[in-house]
Amino acid sequence: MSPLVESFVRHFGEMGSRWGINRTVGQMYAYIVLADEPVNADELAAELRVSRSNVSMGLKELQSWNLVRLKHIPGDRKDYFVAPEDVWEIASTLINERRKREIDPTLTVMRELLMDTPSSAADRHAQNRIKEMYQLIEMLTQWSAEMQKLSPKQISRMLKLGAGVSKLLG
Amino acid sequence: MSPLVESFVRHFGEMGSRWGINRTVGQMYAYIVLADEPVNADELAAELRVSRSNVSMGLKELQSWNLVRLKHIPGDRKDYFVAPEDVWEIASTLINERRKREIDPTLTVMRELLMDTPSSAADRHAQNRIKEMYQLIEMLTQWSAEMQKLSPKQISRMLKLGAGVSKLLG
DNA sequence: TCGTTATTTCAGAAATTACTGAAAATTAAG
DNA sequence: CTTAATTTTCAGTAATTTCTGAAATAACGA
Repeated sequence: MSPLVESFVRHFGEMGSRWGINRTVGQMYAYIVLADEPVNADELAAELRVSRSNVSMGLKELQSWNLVRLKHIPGDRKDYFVAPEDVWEIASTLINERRKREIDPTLTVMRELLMDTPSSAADRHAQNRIKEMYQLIEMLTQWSAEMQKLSPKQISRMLKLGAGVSKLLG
Repeated sequence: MSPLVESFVRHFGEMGSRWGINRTVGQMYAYIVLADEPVNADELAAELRVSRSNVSMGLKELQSWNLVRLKHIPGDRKDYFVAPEDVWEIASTLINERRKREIDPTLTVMRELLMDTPSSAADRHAQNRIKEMYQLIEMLTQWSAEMQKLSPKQISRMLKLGAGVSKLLG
């Protein structure tokens, strides 16, 4: 692993551990993303100096997140993995998976709590706050879903426009 | 704690632990956000059944994230805490703090790696990937910064418009 | 089929993170 | 200044998460 790749991999390991992802899985993904050809499990174990079994578990996790795709190489029995070419696709996958695992269940819980009959003034206040949060999260979620229907090019254009749109709307 | 509040607090404890935040701190914040009056440390310790010292550390963390504000109550020596009234402000704070702690350092590392002279074809490929990610992250960051300058009302309007803006731009 | 190569599983060990109780420090009132 | 109330610190412990090696399973070709 070149120093350049190693720095990046190290950094993403640290960052990963601040999110739900563990250090090794973060490093594995960073390595796969930067690689210019498909990567196999033995290579990951050797380069990152972790056990083969750890790599196996990490790859399973990355696959469950749809962040890597299995790619077979003719004449080679090993499994090889690649990350999507398009960084927008990676971002999009991350957003979708986090929504599925975190946002959706949260919205469900909130929706249920909003159905309950409040049993005190404090409960009524709590429900109000939950409602505000619910509406905020739902709005952001719907916006992001709509954006994802656009092409990366279109999304770029919109984002670059930024708050400028506000003026455009008068 | 009413069943309603307890469900919410429980859920946010679980969710918090999927992000960098630990379960107890997540629960503490959920409790403070829903409370209809300022909350003190003893109340948190009692309601969440954790030690007073744990609460103290958790509150320090929430303060370092700017997610709670200290509020004194006349005639009471205890420290009381509140969360911002406006949920947009909470979201905004979360975004800003995460940017400071995670995005900015990441962009710095990437910028440095892009300055390096690649020492192989693989390195050149890696640099390209890093560049793509850099540009994507920067674009999203700038967009979010611009949006935050608008009022919550304006942001709402824009988000509700969603991809509709795309047509508007032709 | 058998033998070889590759991957997965999983119980226990190692590492990390969270939590507690006791003591120290801080704060404010008298 | 003294005392009492409150908060913080921190060393040790508990709980959780991550990682490993060994064994099991699967995949394939001869």
